[in-house]
Amino acid sequence: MLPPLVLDRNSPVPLHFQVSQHLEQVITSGQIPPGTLFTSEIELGERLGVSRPTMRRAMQQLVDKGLVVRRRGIGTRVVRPKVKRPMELTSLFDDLKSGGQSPTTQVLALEEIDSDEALAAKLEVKPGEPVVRVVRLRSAAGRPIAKMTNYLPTGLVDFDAETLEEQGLYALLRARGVQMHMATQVVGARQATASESRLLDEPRGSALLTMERTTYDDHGTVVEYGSHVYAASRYTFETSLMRS
Amino acid sequence: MLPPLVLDRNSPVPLHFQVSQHLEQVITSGQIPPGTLFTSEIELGERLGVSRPTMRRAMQQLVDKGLVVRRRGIGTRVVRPKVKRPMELTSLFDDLKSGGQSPTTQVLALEEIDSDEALAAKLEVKPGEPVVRVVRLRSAAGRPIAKMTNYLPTGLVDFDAETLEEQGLYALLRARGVQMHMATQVVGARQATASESRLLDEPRGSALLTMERTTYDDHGTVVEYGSHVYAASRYTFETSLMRS
DNA sequence: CAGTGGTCTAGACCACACC
DNA sequence: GTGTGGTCTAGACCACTGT
Repeated sequence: MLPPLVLDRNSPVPLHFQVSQHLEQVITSGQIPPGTLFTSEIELGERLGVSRPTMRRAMQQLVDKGLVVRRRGIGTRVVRPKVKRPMELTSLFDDLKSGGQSPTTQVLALEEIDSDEALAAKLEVKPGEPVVRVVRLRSAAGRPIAKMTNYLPTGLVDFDAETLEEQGLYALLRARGVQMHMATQVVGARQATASESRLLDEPRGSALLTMERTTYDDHGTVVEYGSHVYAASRYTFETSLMRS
Repeated sequence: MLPPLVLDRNSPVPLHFQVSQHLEQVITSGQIPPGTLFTSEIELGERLGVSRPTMRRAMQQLVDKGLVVRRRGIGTRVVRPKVKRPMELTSLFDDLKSGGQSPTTQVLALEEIDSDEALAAKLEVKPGEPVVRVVRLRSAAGRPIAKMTNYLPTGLVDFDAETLEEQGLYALLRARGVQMHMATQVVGARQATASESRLLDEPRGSALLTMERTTYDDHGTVVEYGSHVYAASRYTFETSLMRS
């Protein structure tokens, strides 16, 4: 029923993760169709050569990803995939890229400025402290789709506009070892101003999606604050929510 | 350092949950300020009289809620609370209510209709099958804030308009034993139509936030499909995202 | 070095669903 | 009953951090 799996017990990758990765691949590749009842975790653990707690941990990760449901007395069942992935801790650049589109970026500004009171509060730095301001125009399929304004602590920025046009801000931060861990977002809407209409190639007064996001690393330090506007006629946010 | 906790080992509530609930209460009440280093999980477990795996499980739940961060070799540290709650599996009614506002609801329609092809696909029923359509106007602080259109399988609806104006759709479903487990949402924006402007007491052409949501129970069955519009000048969605 | 959290194991008892 | 997942325990080894 299940393709064999060879575990590498000397790998730094935890066993439970190796197991769940394997099962996830098996499920998403369609080798086990939705509705199928899994072999019990006990037998599965024996077959793979891991203990029951380890097996359970792997299973729990599949539950968290919405790939299976478990019911006491019944078993573990593969569900039809319903989860939409986006609006995670990824950037618009990543979203478009993995969506098959070809995003391009134009850096409109990349400069150091002195933070005013409001901005300093957002970034949790001292008022007046210099921060970096980045303004970018993101396009997909040849049309502008979003104007993105980001503010970052000066220490995190050591790239130039050219690099930024190729890689996406989040990818660059990650490559520099920044571990983004959490973000809070506020999504709203408003009408486009005249300049926004021109920039995004939209009719005057058309609706824009707005998003403000503050991103933190795993110490709780602010990594970035962004204020973005999207052409609502061509972009939406998709999310999945799971009960706790 | 920690207030004492008496565990009820005969309670159906799992020990790990009793522990994590207690610790969460201690943290959110401010008895342990942000930045504090916790006692080690071993000593904490001994003190509370639970095994280390149980203690770890309780701790992990605090991590999942973004209340603490754990670092190997260092310890467990309380972080400043950053998580915003809403946009979970709750309804606008619940959101407003817990936000201290006093929401009111006006039921504009509550009727059984025959589903067309598109709607049947959304609800995963046979085309032509009757479904229930609910249209409501939600107000807060005396002003309209959202027009909400929902479609549900006929079997789930046994309430009347009056009940619906008092309780909120999600609360009613929950009270009837429906276990909502997952939802997928698409958030967008567009300009208000003439009738929407009138209904929501907004200027013509103003921006609306739109949200389409499909909710599933834990079997993966569709519970509800909703298409809502919000007056963007008075409502936003707030979310927290955590790196898996 | 000592202390922390991260991983893994072996075994036990329980609640629940189905036969 | 039998088999499932849910909970809990006791103990072990490891990787990492600070001194």
